[in-house]
This record gives sequence, C-alpha cells and structure tokens, in this order.
Amino acid sequence: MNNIKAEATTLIELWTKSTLINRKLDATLGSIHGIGFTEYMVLFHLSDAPNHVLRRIDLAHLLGRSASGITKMLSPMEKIGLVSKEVNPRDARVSLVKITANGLDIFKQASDTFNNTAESILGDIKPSNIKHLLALLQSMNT
Amino acid sequence: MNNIKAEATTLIELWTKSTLINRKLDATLGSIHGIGFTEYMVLFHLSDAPNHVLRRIDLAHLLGRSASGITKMLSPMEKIGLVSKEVNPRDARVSLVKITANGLDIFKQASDTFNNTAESILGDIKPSNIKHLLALLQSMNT
DNA sequence: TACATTTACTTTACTAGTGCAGTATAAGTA
DNA sequence: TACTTATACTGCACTAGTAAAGTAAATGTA
Repeated sequence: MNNIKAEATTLIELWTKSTLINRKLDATLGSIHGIGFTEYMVLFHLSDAPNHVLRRIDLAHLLGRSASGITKMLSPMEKIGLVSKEVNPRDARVSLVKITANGLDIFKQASDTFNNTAESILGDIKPSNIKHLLALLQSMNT
Repeated sequence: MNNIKAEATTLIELWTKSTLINRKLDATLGSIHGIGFTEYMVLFHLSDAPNHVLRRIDLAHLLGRSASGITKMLSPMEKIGLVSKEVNPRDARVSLVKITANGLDIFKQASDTFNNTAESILGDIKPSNIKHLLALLQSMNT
C-alpha cells in the first residue's frame, strides 16, 4: 500500500485518461483532417471568439501554453491557410490571430469527427452524469 | 454558436484542466524534488508493482507512452539512481525496471507534495463527489 | 527440426513543446 | 517630458516525446 489519498488518485486517473484521449484524438483528427488535437483546440477557441479573432497571448492562456509555443504552433497553420495574422491599430505590440473561412470549414468538418470520438469515449455514461462530470471538472482550482 | 455536443465539451474541459494540472505538478514536483510528473508516475507504478519491478513495455502501457519513450525516459532515472535495470532469466528479450531504495524514498517525499497539490486543486469538491469523479473517469472507453 | 511470426527493446531522425534572452511598444510616474 | 516598468511577441537552445527501422530472442507451426 502507498499513502496516496483519494484526491491524488483522482488526479492520477485524470492524467492517465487524458493521455490516452489525447493520443486517440491526435490520431483520429490527424488521419482524417490533417490537424492535431492542439490545432483543433486553436480553431475551436478562434471560432468561439468575438469576430473570430484573438490575441496570441490570450490564445496561450486558453490553451495552457507558453507565448513561444503559440508562435511556433501558428506558423505552419498560417502557411496552410487555417489562420491569418492581423494587426491591432491600437497596440502595435499585439499580433492578432483570425481563423480563415477555410479554417472554419476544416473546423466544422473536424467537429463531426470529434463529436463521434467523444461519443465513443463517453457513450457508456448517461447524459446527467456527463453534465455532472463537466461541472466537477469546471470546479477544479487550477 | 458551434455544434459541439455535451460529450465533446466535457472532453475539451478534461483536456484543458489536465494541461493546467500537468504544468502545476511538473513545476511543484520539479522545484521541490527534482522530478517531473511523468517521472513521478513511473515511481508510482513501480512502487505499486509486485516486488517493485515492471517490464518496460508494461510501464509504457501504464503510462500511455511508446516503448522508445520509456527507453529515453528511464536512462537519466537510472543514472541518478532512482531505478535500476534487471534481467529476466526466463526471457532474455525483457529488461526489467526496479525502483531503488533511494527512488522509493524520493517517491514517498514527493507523494506528500503531490497529496497537498491534489488537495489544493480538488479541495472545494466534497469527498463523495471526488469518488464519483474517479468512478466517472474510470468508466471512460479509452 | 526448420522457419516464419511475434515480441521486447534500442537507435535514429523528427515534431512539439519549454524557458530565457532580446526587441519593440505601451503605460505609469517624477 | 524623461525615464522606469510592464506587456506582447519572436528566436534560440534545449527537453520530452513520437514513429519507423533494426536487433535479438521467444513462440507457433509444418
């Protein structure tokens, strides 16, 4: 026996499942739509943002990534035309990211795949418990 | 509005929280005990295994990592004496990993830190809901 | 027994991420 | 206004992981 408490055990299970889910989603989205899960999340946040635009630093916070990670990640996404770079006339330090029409299209297609995969992962859990799970996750202090 | 369903939304929240928890645990365990969260998980599984020994491939499955990832990861852990390499007399293909007395010691100390961090993350959730959360995570099809 | 297949592991070349240093701009203050 | 400090971003050197190819041993089967 070890002295790991219930809270820590739950975090370990969260980490383990998250690792496996990440691999599955990366493989699925990658083979069908040519984007990884992190790239999908970029499109998700941009499609959700007002005017489809975000500052790079805000994107970093939403994704839990560093500023330099965002720079690196967006560069190929700009090249293949999923997102575009915009300037902020009020603040020349800021470089805005906007999802393109093509990016929005890819996002919508990938969302179907994503919904199906999510269904296959959580399909055994009834809707009321899915909602409860979401609420519990949201109430974590991270 | 996007057309992301409740299951997919829950998976997104799971991924987001998991990313943030990972960063927090990496920083905390790293600064205090000099090990990352993945290394902590290696010690966790080894300390839990019969005789404190696991095959590298089983460790890979437990961690959701590739075989080559395990090879790379264990090499520095062997150098600093957290784990040791053992042979399997019954099967010469296999290279067993054993946690050392020192590794076990570091693991126990790190577990205190881990328990505290877990408490700070999940402290607002009552014990019965922590159990429910664990059960819901375990019932995912990954 | 012979040989094809499977399994366990390592090595290599690659991708995705980090922290830190550097640059440029903005904001606060004497 | 002048100057310090904070913010947004990029480039660089590094770490952690992957997949694919290669090696060696074990297993299945004709």
